[in-house]
Amino acid sequence: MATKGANTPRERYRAQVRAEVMERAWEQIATAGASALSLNAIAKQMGMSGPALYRYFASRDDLITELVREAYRSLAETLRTASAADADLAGLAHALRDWALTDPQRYFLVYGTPVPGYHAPADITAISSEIMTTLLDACTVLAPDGASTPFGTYLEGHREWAADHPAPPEALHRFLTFWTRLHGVLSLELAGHFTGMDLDPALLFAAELDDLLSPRS
Amino acid sequence: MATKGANTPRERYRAQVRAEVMERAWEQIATAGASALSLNAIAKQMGMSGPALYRYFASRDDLITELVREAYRSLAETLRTASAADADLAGLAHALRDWALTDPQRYFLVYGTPVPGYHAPADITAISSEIMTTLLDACTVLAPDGASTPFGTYLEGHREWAADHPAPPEALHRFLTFWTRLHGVLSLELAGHFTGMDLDPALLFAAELDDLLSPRS
DNA sequence: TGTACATCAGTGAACGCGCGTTCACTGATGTAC
DNA sequence: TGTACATCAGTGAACGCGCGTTCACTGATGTAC
Repeated sequence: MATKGANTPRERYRAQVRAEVMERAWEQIATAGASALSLNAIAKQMGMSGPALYRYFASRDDLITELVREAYRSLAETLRTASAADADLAGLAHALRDWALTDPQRYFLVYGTPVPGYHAPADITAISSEIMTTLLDACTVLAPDGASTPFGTYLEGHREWAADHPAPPEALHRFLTFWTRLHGVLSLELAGHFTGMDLDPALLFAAELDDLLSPRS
Repeated sequence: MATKGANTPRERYRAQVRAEVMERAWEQIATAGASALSLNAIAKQMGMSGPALYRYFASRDDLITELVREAYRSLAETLRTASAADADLAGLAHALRDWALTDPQRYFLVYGTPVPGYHAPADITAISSEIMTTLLDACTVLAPDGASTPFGTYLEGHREWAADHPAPPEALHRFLTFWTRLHGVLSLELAGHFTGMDLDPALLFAAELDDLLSPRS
């Protein structure tokens, strides 16, 4: 099979230009949002003519899909790395937060407002699963702490999405609250809904995380 | 002062056309997202020529701002109505959820991915405050339940955003968790991140709400 | 090392499109006397 | 009730724009012998 790394000079050059196109694309997205992304504008910025980019991407949609893929991959790797460095749930939470703050629009490309009708390619949903698995692992490691909740019981019968994961229902429940609560704080923070509120979102995030790590009942 | 209701037939007609434009705009947003909104397309759909709409909206941006305003107003009214009907926090939560499910893209226009550089007019942030106040009221009514958390203590010194509200720090804390947690579940649900997971988001929402209403420690 | 050929990156012109927006105008509706 | 005038909704033509994308072509880079 063809290795991913570039062997011939031409392949290396191709990879390099592709990378620069995507870099410019991220800059553009950060400045004006994903919907404003324009192939021609990127080409101009790189000192090339518009059609040149078609050597590297089949279409504008292809570029965007590639960006989404890269975003997912980046997050998956960030969490995988943290996890490999023995990070617990709290560590993963902070890795997630740091990743989101690095490039808010990249975070929104993954978890933000969806474009109606858009369906991600299969390999992207696979990366999404990997992200969830990493978090699930960390949730499973935590000692089960307390009686099972009604929702936990429900999850016992609805765990198809984690069919190949040995997490007990309590861990599944914890994963879901971990995911949704942190996303809740993060997305409102990144969208600027706390600005002018004289409130440090980092502390709210930390408070939610604390609550998550020492659940009651 | 000019009353908002239309008096003369002409004013009534104007209001009617304006309303229809916005209705079509909502349809378009629901179908293809807010960034795909086009004045000409709306005009065509109404059997009018493009420039005609400039009698009713100063520009495309003006239309969008109006839509955002309408979304905020609608949510504020929904919560106000529920509150006036003696709804408690749980009732408000369900009112919020129902409102969001009615038109996901409308929800995202309020709480979704922001357009970098866009700043809402002052009167919109005022409506946003009203929404928060309604929720804060419901949080204040609930009996304080337990020792103040470290974050609650922090909020005692950082409550500028609720300066004119008599809520104690615990209520402020509860409001923030209420807001962020429910938004977390809702936005992931509306974005389709639970599809194919064999999981009923309504139950997760209910579980989070339960937790919110009977906090520990 | 040199020559002949194939590969491929990039160009410039062109197509068609839909967009937001302006402008001068027509024709209908409302108002004043 | 009727006439004269003002208001204003809507039209059609036009402008300029930038977009995505195609195509035939040039010129540089790499490959085979």
